[in-house]
Amino acid sequence: MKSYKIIIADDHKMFLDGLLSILKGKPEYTIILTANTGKNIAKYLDINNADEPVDLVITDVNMPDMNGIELNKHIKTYHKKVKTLVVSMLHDAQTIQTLTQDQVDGYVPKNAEKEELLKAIESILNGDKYFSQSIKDVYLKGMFSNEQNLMNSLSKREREVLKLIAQELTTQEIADELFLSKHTIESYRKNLISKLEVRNLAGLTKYAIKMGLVED
Amino acid sequence: MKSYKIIIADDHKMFLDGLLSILKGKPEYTIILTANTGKNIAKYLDINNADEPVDLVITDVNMPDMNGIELNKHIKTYHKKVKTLVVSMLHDAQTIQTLTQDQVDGYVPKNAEKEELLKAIESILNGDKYFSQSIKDVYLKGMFSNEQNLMNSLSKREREVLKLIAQELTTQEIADELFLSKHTIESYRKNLISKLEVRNLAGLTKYAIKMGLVED
DNA sequence: TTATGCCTCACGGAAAACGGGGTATACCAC
DNA sequence: GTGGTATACCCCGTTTTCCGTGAGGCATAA
Repeated sequence: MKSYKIIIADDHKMFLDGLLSILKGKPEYTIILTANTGKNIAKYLDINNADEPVDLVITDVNMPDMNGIELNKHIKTYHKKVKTLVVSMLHDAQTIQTLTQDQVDGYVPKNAEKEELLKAIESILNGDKYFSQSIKDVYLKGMFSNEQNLMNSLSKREREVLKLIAQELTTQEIADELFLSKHTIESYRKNLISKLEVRNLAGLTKYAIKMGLVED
Repeated sequence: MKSYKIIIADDHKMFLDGLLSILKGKPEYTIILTANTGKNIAKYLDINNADEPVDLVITDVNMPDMNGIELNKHIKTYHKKVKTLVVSMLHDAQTIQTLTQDQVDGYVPKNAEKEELLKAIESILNGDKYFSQSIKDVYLKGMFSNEQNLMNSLSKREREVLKLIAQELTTQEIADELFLSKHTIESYRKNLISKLEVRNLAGLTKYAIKMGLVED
């Protein structure tokens, strides 16, 4: 009888225990490796996957060293036949979008029932994709949200200026930084305020933070 | 043989499974209830705790309806003999401080080894407190951080003005809102920029967000 | 080829922010 | 009762933001 080879990456030990206890009772699945960072998984695959192909990697998003997003990208670049399932508590549209663009095979939130997790694993090993309803909801909501649309309507230069504004630089300093005229930066600021429908610098700053252009 | 009565609250099903599988092998612990929100736990205790006292409640912080902070407060107010242990991935100093002020008995991060979790449970049931080293680190770092000190150095009025500034109101609008002179608000803004060691509105806005004075 | 969008720069004027003072009352603690 | 702090207010001068408008170059897509 064939048993699928599965690898799990999660830096939450207790969660790992939970996953293991769920999959322990299933002889059709063999956990061949667990790790608390993507780096070890990537290394393992680079060395061993050619000889002993892995069927599925289950991974968290937030991990030290190499997170789930990078791990997924690595796998889909260098080990295309290995399926990936993300299990995470994070639900921001940006992350989900990045993962789907990188050909992730599934995404299940950590608060899902174990039945759903098993269903996801089964589907993916069957060659299908599996995304929980809540993930699809977040994704769609994110894609059609004002913020995202507005963000996409900004040019690269505008984003750059916005970032520097939120970093507390004055117009003159931004101009120096980008080797542009002060007037140019003023134009960008104006356009940003107009495009993003905010009232002033405070609004721009909040927006930049929301979009993750600056920390805090 | 006495078996301690334990209740667990966590809205992450898989994590719950992990915890259960860890505690299943221990006959000295009996899980009498699990829930995905604090509300149910609080209700249960209000009704049954007098007849059948519970020894320990293990709870996550982030939960719908009633979170771990509120649950802990409820328990420590109305069921003082029930011990509480928080197990969460959240590590912000503010949360930890609130919990300790509310007499929580322990705090362990979710990425802890299960040995540490068992040690924490044992210590707490023994009447001791248990906080993981990483939690203590965050707490201390938070208490001695510039941000927290600066925040505490602000008066109520200053916080109020800061909040309105971050909400994109102009000086004049804030003055109208608080029935104060425009000059007064200008003074407050000046003092805030000086006290918080930022350069301009953008800095104030970022600070207000970091301190949770405004959403986003 | 026109059109569209982006990037760049500019002028002018009103409004607001910024920086550095100062005054005054009240309350609380030492 | 002196010092510290929170509160509230004021003046002045400079800088920056905010807002409208316009315009040239440049790439690319219709």
